[in-house]
Amino acid sequence: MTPLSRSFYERGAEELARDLIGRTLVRCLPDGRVLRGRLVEVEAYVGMDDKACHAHHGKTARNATMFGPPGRTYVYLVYGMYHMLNLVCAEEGDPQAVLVRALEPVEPSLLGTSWRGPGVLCRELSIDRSHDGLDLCSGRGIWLESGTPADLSEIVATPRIGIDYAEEWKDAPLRFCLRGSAHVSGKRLS
DNA sequence: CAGCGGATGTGCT
DNA sequence: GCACATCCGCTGG
Repeated sequence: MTPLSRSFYERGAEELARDLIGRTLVRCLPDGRVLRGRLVEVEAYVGMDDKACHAHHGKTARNATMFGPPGRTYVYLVYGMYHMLNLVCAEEGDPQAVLVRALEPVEPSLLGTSWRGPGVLCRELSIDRSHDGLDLCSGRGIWLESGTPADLSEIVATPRIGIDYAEEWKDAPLRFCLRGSAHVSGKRLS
């Protein structure tokens, strides 16, 4: 399989987020092992106007990759101990990204392992700040493969997690989950 | 199930 | 200096 191309990421975060559900995220570890997960939960951060988006307060050293070209990772540390994996999208200068919140392990050998929750997921896939700005189209380290996109009827939209400070953006339905998946974080959605 | 503390980078003062 | 952060596992009721 080959990585999805740059053009896949050249659109707004909300549209991309919906299209990500069901696709495959690939993590190639330094030791050569390859981990694959099906995206079952993501959140869209839609740019400067979005009060939950890190870019809302402008460009800083931490969020700089959000302002760069699409098709790269944006990885940051939160609460002093968890890394978050985001996929930068839209056009350069328009800081939009999709947070990867949960994956369903694909490899049979990984039966029983859980990649529920953005912090746990990065820990289990050995993703940290050193991966910030990594090119998702290079086929090295982290990339996406086509997989089988979920049918629209299989996607549930809810408010995003952990952004109570975001005022009128707090309740925007920008979190997308695979309906009924046991691998989504939090309680099961019907 | 609500509440809470851990551990620290980040950005503003 | 300091308040806060796209979290999560554990505690007690």
